[in-house]
Amino acid sequence: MDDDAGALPLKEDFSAWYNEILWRAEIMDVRYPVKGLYVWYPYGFAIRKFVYQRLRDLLDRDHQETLFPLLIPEQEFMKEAEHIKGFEDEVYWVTHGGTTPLDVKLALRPTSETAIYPMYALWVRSHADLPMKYYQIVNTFRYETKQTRPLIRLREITSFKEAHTVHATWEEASEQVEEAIRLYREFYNGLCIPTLVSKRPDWDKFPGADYTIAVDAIMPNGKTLQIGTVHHLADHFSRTFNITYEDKNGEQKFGQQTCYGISERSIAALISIHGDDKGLILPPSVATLQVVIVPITIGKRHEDVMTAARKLHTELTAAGFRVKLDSRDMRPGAKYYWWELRGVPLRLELGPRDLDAGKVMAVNRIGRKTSIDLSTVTEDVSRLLSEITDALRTRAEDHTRSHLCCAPSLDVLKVKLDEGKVGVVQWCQEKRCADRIEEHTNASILGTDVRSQYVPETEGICIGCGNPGKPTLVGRAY
RNA sequence: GGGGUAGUAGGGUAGCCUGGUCCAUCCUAGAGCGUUUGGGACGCUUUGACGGCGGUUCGAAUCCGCCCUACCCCA
Repeated sequence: MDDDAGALPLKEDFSAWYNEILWRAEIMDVRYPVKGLYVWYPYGFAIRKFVYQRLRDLLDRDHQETLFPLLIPEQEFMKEAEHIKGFEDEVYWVTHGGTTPLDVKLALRPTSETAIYPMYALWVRSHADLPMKYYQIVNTFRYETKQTRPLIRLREITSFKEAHTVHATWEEASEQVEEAIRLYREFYNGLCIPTLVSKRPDWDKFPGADYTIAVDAIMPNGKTLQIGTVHHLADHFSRTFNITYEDKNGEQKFGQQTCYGISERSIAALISIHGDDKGLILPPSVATLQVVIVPITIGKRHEDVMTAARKLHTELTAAGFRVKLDSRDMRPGAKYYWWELRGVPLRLELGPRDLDAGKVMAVNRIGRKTSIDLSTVTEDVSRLLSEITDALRTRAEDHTRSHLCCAPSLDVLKVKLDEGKVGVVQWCQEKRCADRIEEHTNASILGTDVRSQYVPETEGICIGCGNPGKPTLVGRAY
């Protein structure tokens, strides 16, 4: 090897790999001169667009998209006591209009409850208005004090998808929580990202919620990343913001609410979980380009090959694939590396030899080569792309399964966590034991009521105190 | 929350302690020309920088102050 200069850091050095791939694959430029704010490159933005379109498609089944303002007046923001406590250290305030101090400070939304609910109070009139299910995709601002990290811990979350629903009863809201979880699972399944769903402990729930269900993914280094949350708000906010409806008997009642959201952490997980030492690997469903055609042009056959490549491009585009014909004046090998870094799932190599045989060489991003007939190329490409999807899903599931470890004691748990695993333990749900577990292992209780095909629903005794416990996830979280 | 290290061209570095020719070097960077082309081609020409603001000085990448940003480690 005299030339490995183009290589990425190995993925096992995850932090370095992650930082490097973001700019090498042109996802984000981290050089914007404000802490915690980053710039999307067009290529990364296109990935974001496809990912969010999938989420929109899912939500649009029975939600409606809307848009609320970025600025929230101080008195609205300050209405819900618990909510304030949870966010007050992280809020950016607009205090001036030009040089004039504002009479009423305006908060840049760290989340939108207090922007949305005053309007819900106006909109919700009768039981016939319920359930109300709206969502918006917006940027939010949080003055993070911990170390910021692109796509993972940001001061401007550029794409927070948040849904806010109102229901007549607590039970209906509760059912909506379950519906949201199903929806998120379907979303992440489409991205081939395995998820762990659990109920956050009380001290870690959303400020102002009855309870919080969270969706976590296991990153390559074994740390967990929260990639979605669903909150049952009960009537905490509706009492504060006076969201009432008239029921069938003519009585005024408070609405029961839920809210749930996903941020660009979904894209951090997508990149991290599927990528390898060569670069990104994008599942076909969200790949900016699903197929790249690399013509192998030599001497006199140049025009023949280019003509055939253009025809192939037209044919595949007409069939609905996102295809690019790479006709740049570069050596074919350089193009291979280029597109591998950018995660294009399928490459078609077309040269004179293939052309004579009526074939084209298909190479998938995981390294499998097959020669396919030009006459059946549309069906074959479709088949190969779904093979890639299946392979990515299986691989990611294997990773998740192999990183979950049952731990019967605190010491075993610590060892497993240090090995980069996520622990499944029994816990009695007392704060005192949680503190012991967290202190002993330098990790966090992620949650109970684990809904995962990877975690058995066993009964056992708490590893902190020996009393009856419930299966609980413990991990080192981002 | 606490601590540490760093910022020089597209990327990577040297120079800084001890201020001094308009300032070096490497590359997969950019621009241009030519020869090439089944896994990162080669040759030649060329462009371009001292994180920001202020101070000291005849003179600052270098010394002083403040700020910004990044990365790493430990609660």
